[in-house]
Amino acid sequence: MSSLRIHRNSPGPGVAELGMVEAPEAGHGCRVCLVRHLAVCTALPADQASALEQLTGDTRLHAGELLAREGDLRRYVFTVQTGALRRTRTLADGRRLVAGFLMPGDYIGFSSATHYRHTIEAITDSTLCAVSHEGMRTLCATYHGLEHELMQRACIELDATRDKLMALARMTPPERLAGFLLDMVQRRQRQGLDDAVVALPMTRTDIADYLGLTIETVSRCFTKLRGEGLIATPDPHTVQLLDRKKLELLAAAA
Amino acid sequence: MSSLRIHRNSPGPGVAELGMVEAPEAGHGCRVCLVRHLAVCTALPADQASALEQLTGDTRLHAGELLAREGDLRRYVFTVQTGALRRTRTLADGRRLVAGFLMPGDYIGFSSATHYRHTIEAITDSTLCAVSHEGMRTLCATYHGLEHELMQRACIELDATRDKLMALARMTPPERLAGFLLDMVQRRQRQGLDDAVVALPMTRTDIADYLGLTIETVSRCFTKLRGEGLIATPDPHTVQLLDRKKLELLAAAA
DNA sequence: CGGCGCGTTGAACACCCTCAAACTAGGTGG
DNA sequence: CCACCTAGTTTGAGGGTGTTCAACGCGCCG
Repeated sequence: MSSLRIHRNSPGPGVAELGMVEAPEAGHGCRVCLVRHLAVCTALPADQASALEQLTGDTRLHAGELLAREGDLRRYVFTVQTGALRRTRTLADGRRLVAGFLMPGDYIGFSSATHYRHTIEAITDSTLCAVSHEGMRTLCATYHGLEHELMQRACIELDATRDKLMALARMTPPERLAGFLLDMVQRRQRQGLDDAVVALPMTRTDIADYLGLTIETVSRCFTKLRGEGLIATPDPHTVQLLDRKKLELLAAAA
Repeated sequence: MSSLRIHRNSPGPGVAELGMVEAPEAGHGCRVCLVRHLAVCTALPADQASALEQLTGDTRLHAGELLAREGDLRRYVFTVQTGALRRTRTLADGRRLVAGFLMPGDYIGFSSATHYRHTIEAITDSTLCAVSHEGMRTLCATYHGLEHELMQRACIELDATRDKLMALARMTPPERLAGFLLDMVQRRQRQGLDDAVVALPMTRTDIADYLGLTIETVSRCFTKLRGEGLIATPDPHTVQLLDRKKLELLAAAA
């Protein structure tokens, strides 16, 4: 099905049936996880890192590779460590939706379905931490703080998704783009990165399918925001936020 | 703030500070709850109904009354017992979104925010079961099955909200309406009601703001579906599904 | 060089929105 | 009983906005 590749550092129970298991990755471990402060694992006591490590495996994807295909059986949940992925769905006639972009610290696994409802593919080379559903159940049963943390995050994601409804239903194209850029910069800040410049790893097509527009309209909106001095685009995948106040006004439709 | 009115059957701890508490309602209790099989409370053991009753209070709203206003402090979670409500957000310039309709069995409380992000108002006379956040924490700490059930429902709602993204971003007006009607009939089935006729308690304006359209476009879509023999509308608030297969094809864009 | 993927820009069109009016149903009061 | 009002829905006509179609520019790579 998917081109899933797993690097494991220690062969733990519950994930032994994984296909394509490769040699362990030197230097890997939850104790040195770069996104631990962002990930759901923060809910676990620090001295339980080794318990966690026994259940986790790394997944590495190159740009363009699939983590999952719509309809695949869901067997693992993931935390994005590095890179960027997109969650997409495509209709029979080709209409496509990008339901979201997945960045370091994001959790992939909030769904009630047994099978994937979206295709998830790497935009850039990415690494993820994988835990089987059984492993997750075990962890939740042992550490109730984890289930609570998951609940908290599911609510955050629900709030964010409801915000997107407003954008798609009632916001104009420039307003949607402004909101998108501010979202992206906020995620950078979460990672402790510079907040004046945004790197957009995705293509204009991805942005269009995310904002419910066409690539032409997205391109024209970039041009418009640039013309108004709100942003600068040294290259198509780099955006500088020149006037954040106005962008926020635009995005909030105040 | 809101015109919240609480009927209590037994003065339990944790909700005593409620304003506008009225006389207890005869015959009320979790044991006779009409939506218990639909509600999150299914996760609690049946013999614990009395423990639950001590924490719950009834809220009754007349059509048009508010359960909460955007920005209000969130102090309770609710389960809809009867009636119908809408969850809305309005921009400064009047653009409105109906983020969802709340029907019997629905849980109101999946949010990470301390304050309401939407206004919630009764479309028809409605009754809800209210539990304070503290009460909910107590219950979750005692019955882990409840937290798990909540998690499950949060995931279901997340899946449904993501589906709505696709509708708003890429579906045509008739497709959105077909999907909406099928959603509504599915909720009726959940309550064990007739599945050939749908009652639409909300106005065309509500539907329009839910589907990201104007009332005129919604009205024209009704006319179109009627003209194609897919539905009949004896009156504006009653819809018969004449050709469910075609409606499903339309809604799925197959 | 030539091909390709991606982004931008221009022109014409189509669709939904805006504006306007008619119609219905329900409620009030003369 | 009818006039009158209001709220909600439907239908029509015209205009605006995003889409569609097309062309061009750019960087990359064989």
